[in-house]
Amino acid sequence: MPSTLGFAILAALAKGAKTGYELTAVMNRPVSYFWTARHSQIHADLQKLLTDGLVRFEAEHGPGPQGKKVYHLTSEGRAVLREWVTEPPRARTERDELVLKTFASWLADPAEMAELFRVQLALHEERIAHYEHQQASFERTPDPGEPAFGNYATLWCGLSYERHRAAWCRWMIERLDPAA
Amino acid sequence: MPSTLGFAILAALAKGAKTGYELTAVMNRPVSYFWTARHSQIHADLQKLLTDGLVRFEAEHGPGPQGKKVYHLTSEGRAVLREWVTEPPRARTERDELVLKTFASWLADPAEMAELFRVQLALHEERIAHYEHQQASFERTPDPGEPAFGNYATLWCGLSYERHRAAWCRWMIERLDPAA
DNA sequence: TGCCGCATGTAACGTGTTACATGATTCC
DNA sequence: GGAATCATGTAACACGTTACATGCGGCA
Repeated sequence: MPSTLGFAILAALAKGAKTGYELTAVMNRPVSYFWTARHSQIHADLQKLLTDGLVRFEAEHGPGPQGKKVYHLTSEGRAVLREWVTEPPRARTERDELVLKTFASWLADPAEMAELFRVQLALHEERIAHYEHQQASFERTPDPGEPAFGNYATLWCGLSYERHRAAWCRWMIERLDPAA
Repeated sequence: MPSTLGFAILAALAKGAKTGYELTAVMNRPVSYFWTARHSQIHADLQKLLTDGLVRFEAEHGPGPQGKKVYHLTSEGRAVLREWVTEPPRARTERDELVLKTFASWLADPAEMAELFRVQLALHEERIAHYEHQQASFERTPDPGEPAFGNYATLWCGLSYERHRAAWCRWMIERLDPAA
């Protein structure tokens, strides 16, 4: 069984063959793609997927000492991915540093704390604008079965998340620093 | 500098002295406390905090081969914690298995996928009820500076998060299985 | 010629989970 | 006497990040 990152790689390859470098580029921006990884880990995982027969590659002449490897799913890889998709996800362990800081915020100066949340709020508002722009670029809502459905659905989730987060920041600022 | 778990331990101890066992109990339930850890890690981290002089313990006669150690913050530990609280959090890497599955959901049977989201929705609704019950047990909104403020503020965040999540699940179900 | 982007990999380290290991106290 | 709970710790492994290491191709 691949690791979760392994499935993330399979999911990315399901949309088209890619090099490890291109996979890295996809996984570096968390925008509407909720898993990240560095190239070192991706290369390591690709080798595991390779020995498990879930991906294969075509070697192409390219830059670097090792050339270029364009990876694609095998039929077994596609089957394993399809099966994984509908299995219930493992309960995720929440680990959120800002919430942890909030838990201990009664020790701090409220005005200083409010400043922290103002910075966070600005970040969320930026992302909301970015996501809304992306959403507008869809002419219509894709149907399940279309590859774009995954993009649209994760974007919806991301937007909703950012709005929830922004609302929380506003509430915190209001509570911490009602004067401003 | 302590690890983030180290700060989580300091934050918990700021509200009162505890044994490693009691800390484990607190960190096992993610309810309104967004950091989790197992006892093995907590004991390891406590020893680091100890050598850094951020916590101290009183040995008490108790169960087990080693007896019982009641840990409490030192004044330095309290100072380090207070300073950390208002520092900007590191950007968190999103890792969400359900969103990843959603990204690849175009490969799966929509009805099966909808079932997955129905199960998730039920979990979120359960937590919402739980959190609302907890929220109602506050007679009034605590002010910043009161220790309970941290509890209330993280609870607010948790509730908001669960509602966002539930809304997303409903949207997904509607899209995947409009007939039902 | 020199820099940037493409492209692959290894090694050391930090963090987190699971399993192993021990044993006193309390309640039935 | 036995089981559950309290209580602490170690070891092996998995996962993730950062830093190290190499070198081709294209462009200025």
